[in-house]
Amino acid sequence: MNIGTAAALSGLPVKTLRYYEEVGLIAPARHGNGYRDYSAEDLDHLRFVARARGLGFSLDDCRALLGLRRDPGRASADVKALAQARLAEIDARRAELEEMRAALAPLAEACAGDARPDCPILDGLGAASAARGAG
Amino acid sequence: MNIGTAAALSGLPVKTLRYYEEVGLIAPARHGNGYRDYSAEDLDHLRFVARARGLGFSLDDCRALLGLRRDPGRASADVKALAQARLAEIDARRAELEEMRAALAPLAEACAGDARPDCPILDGLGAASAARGAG
DNA sequence: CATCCCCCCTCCGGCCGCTGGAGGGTCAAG
DNA sequence: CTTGACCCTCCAGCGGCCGGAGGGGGGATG
Repeated sequence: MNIGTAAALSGLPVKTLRYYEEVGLIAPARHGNGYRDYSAEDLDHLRFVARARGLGFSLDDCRALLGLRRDPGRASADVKALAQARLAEIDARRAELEEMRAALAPLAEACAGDARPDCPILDGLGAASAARGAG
Repeated sequence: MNIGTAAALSGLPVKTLRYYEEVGLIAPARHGNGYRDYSAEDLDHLRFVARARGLGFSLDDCRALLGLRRDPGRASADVKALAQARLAEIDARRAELEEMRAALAPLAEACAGDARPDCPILDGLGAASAARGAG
């Protein structure tokens, strides 16, 4: 099938499919006219990658996952290691976001949000330790 | 003060300070020899930006925040709007990560993680709807 | 046969926020 | 006068695409 069809069926943009080929992730055959010819297996790979990307795996991870999937002699431990590394990233990022939220939300709440210039948000950003010092 | 001092005092890398100048965020004066000369006010701006970046604000947001901070006639509503937009981003990203976690964690848990090839993670990525279909 | 239009191709540049490195100038100390 | 730390500019690259220029392929229509 042509790239447009593969894109539609995988839910990925055409540009992304070309990019995946460029970086050696999923390389379809070619028709005589130079058009990419995605096989059912290629489409399966695309969907696999689309889902892995949806879980936040990097393209490098996706490459590794595709390789493991292809390899009947794989150890599930290798797959699990990738998944756990990804989970660790997710948790690290979640913690970062929690910290941001914890710092920003009270400032936003304290801000009147009217026409006056007084603003706890700007104050908070201007001197992070001032709140403690003023206590 | 020279860029190295400003970097040390702001906690930002030297390269970042040069970058901030390049994109018109914080432009220090220059000594006769071409060296950047950061004033106390520049340093204050740097620290402000460093904190805003720490909360995940984009450089564009930082530019806007600096502008508001500089402007005595500002409305706190404008600052609050930026903060709330940022909070919305944080929450959106948090939700995404939660979804990823919710999808990935059970797969990882179900995976034996041994030398055998059987792997629920690969299965899950290979056919997201299979679990429902098999129920 | 020519025209239309959609799809496909390659290649280049840009996005964000830096980071690394090449290649060179400046300055204080020994 | 040399050393070494610091500073300068400019260019390239990271990840993961996206937009667009400029051109070819292919089927329907006149």
